[in-house]
Amino acid sequence: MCTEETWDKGIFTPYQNGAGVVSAVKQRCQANARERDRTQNSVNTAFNTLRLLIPTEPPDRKLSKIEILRLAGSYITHLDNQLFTGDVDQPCLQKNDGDNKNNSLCTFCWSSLKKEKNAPPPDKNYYKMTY
DNA sequence: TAGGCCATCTGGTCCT
DNA sequence: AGGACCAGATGGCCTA
Repeated sequence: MCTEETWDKGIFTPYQNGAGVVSAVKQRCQANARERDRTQNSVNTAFNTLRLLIPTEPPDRKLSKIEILRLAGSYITHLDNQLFTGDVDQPCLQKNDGDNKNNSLCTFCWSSLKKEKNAPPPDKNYYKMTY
């Protein structure tokens, strides 16, 4: 990998067709390093911070980045519902997709319900339908 | 083994 | 000119 370290130690040795080319490659290496840092420190930290705000079951469930974004949206909608009704004790019901016409408890409501009543976890399909 | 996810590289664009 | 940001490409890893 082309990094400041590998460059400085001579580990990363690109084609050397003159000082200008070498300089350009080093600039590219530095740009790559900046982009890595930005992705790791800025973007990933933001995803991790956002992840901590989303209740899931189990709480330490691994979420992909796209899941974090989708669930964050769902959670905002959920909170908006509660704000609109003005009753945080009133669980919001969601209509399942597909052929199943039964209403089910919103996962976020279930998560808070579980804390109070120690309810058993819903199955995998439940998450699929309501997240 | 195919598909999903992720890190990394890269070139383009915009801003200071 | 140099850096930040972004989107597309690519290759590796993991899981069903």
